[in-house]
Amino acid sequence: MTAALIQRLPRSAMHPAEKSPDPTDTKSKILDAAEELFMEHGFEATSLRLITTAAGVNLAAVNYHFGSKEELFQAVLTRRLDPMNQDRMQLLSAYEIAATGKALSCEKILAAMFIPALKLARDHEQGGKNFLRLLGRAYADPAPFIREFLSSQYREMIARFRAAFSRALPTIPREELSWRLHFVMGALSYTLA
Amino acid sequence: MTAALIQRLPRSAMHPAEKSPDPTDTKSKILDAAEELFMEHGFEATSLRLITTAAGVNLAAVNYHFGSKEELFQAVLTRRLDPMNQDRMQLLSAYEIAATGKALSCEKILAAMFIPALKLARDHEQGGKNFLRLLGRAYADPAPFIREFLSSQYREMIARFRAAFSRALPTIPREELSWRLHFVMGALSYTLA
DNA sequence: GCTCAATTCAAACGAACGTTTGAATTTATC
DNA sequence: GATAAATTCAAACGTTCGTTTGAATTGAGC
Repeated sequence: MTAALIQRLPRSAMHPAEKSPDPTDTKSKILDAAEELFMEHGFEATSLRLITTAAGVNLAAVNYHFGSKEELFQAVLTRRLDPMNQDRMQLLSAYEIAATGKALSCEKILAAMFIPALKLARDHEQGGKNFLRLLGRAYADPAPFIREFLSSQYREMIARFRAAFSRALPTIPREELSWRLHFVMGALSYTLA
Repeated sequence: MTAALIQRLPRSAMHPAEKSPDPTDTKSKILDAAEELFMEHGFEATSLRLITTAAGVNLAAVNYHFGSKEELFQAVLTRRLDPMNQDRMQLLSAYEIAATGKALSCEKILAAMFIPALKLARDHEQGGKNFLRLLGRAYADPAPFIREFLSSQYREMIARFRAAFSRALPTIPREELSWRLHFVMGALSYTLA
């Protein structure tokens, strides 16, 4: 574990700014194959040998480019989840600016949550739906590292939307708001998946 | 696989009629521990060594009493699912007899589906809720043997309820009925879990 | 008390897993 | 074209898994 962090890693992992979404390089081939296989069989039942064979790359490429199987899974989720959540927050900001100080309606807030998810479901021909199914599975997965990763990925966006809802519905206590928010998130994922 | 079927098995496995729900014997101790651990970590991530250690029995006891890990998982599901589905069909029959030839209302049919599930959720102090969470997880599990087993377990009950719905709502096409039925089953499991 | 089947046990099996290694190969920089 | 870093590769590592084995233990029937 500690040795893995000191060990050699690809250059791309050293720079926070990703450079190449080239769909033909090893990293993208692994991500594509892993996304499909994780969705089909789940995290535990999908071996790295299955992924690397499907991707047409060497077995060691996963640990070289991603560090571990868990980090590969997180990278699969991040690749699409991060842009989607950024879109959500950007859309929410646009609505708030357009409202010029007035409180946002619940419909607008919900629209800012749903539209980027629906866009993801329709944009990519195959990838989008597959990813949403994978996300739905990940929500129900009992593995602790998956739950912790998802909650950390959503934390900032959840906070932004909770604040927006708090302004839109000042009468509802905060605890119940975050409860309802998580419920909406879960229902959305489950329905799309 | 073939050798496992020829090999020695406990006497209880030879007789279709189960005899002893003694909660202190090895078989029950394994089922209890497996139910809790499968719910907590899922099927793939739960090892037989973890189960047998928690149950306080020898590792080989699982293969002796159940044959394999998959069959143990099916036994865990069957133990509670089978009585629940029998209750459902029995309740439906009671309603149909009480209706004396008239078509059953949708509310009655749905009640025959929900009441046994709610009873299971409340009867056992700890076991019931744990089992329903496990069942909800099993519904979402991608493992093919789990999906096939569940669909075979539900087949008879689903057929009975589809027929009842078909009499209650003659205008709706059959295909859509079974579709809605599966949806209701999934939503019920997901909500209770 | 003997017998034989049922059950439990410690130990090992082969397979598959995630990961690591060190050399070979490719790629970029001069 | 030489040098050095980045990447790929075949092979192996150690661990854990589900399963099997054969002997030891238990328990019921005579």
